[in-house]
Amino acid sequence: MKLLPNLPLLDRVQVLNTLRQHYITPTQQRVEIASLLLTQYQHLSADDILAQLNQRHPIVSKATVYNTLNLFVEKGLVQQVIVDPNKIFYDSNTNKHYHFYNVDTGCLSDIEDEQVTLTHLPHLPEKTQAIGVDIVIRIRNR
Amino acid sequence: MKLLPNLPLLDRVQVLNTLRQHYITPTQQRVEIASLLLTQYQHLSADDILAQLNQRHPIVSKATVYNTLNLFVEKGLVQQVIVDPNKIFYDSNTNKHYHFYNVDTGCLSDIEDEQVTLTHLPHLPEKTQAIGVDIVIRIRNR
DNA sequence: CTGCTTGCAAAGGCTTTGCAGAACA
DNA sequence: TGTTCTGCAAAGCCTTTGCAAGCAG
Repeated sequence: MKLLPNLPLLDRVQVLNTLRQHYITPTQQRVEIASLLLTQYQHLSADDILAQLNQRHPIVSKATVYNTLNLFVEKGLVQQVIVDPNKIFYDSNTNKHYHFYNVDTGCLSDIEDEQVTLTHLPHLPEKTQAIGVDIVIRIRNR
Repeated sequence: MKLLPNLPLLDRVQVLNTLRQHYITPTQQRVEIASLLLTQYQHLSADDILAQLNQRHPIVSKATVYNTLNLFVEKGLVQQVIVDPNKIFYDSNTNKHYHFYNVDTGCLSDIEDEQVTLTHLPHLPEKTQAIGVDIVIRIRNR
């Protein structure tokens, strides 16, 4: 296992702190995966992450990518976005926001909270509580 | 292949007409699947449909259920609902509406259009057009 | 008859898991 | 040194596909 020579925008110390804040023991693989995701808000599948990290040298295995992403979700570091039956997207933007999903390109992009006004939410079913509201605007090329 | 002795609420003639209106050649299997879905608004996975139809006698094969559901989606008879990475739900309610998804029970239920007020939609990305807006309120048992 | 449909079994794609070796504290 | 983590390969799950037999018109 070789580390990438240089970390991106978010430096290693920041990534380490972020992981620790979420009670995630930082290992080299976890730092790499977190760095990729946290560099900027993006929507990557497990396979995207695997491909990007191993572009030069093998850095991380498929099993570890999946295990790590599940850990990150569990610890609230990233969110799953379910818009395509074939793959799960992992979203490092944990602010309240929504998504455009381009069915032609498979590209997912953010809609900021302020850009949508949602009023008049319905009553929840008995004995349930809301976890979150997902809004996906499906679009296609014109 | 044996047909079920009695069709549910929506009678066979209505189902046949509905299929024809959607330019779907009615076969015995398609009528069975459509009957199940169109009896009432419901959210079934391919596996649910397979299990329910074959409860007594083998009526339809797995391959045909999948092929038929894809055909129904293509022809606009039902809609896919993607909320769970493990399976696709097929929704026979084609009116404008939204969903509650109970992550504890895996149960999907409808929210009528009037119960949500959505204003102020964001600008679409360049050269794209909207296909639809999906809203899923994720809930859990309290 | 002729083309479309069905069903079986095999294949595919994404994700999870078992387990042995490696890393970490 | 004990625990946790990693990685390989195998297994699992849902869905699709190839192809021969069956059905519809």
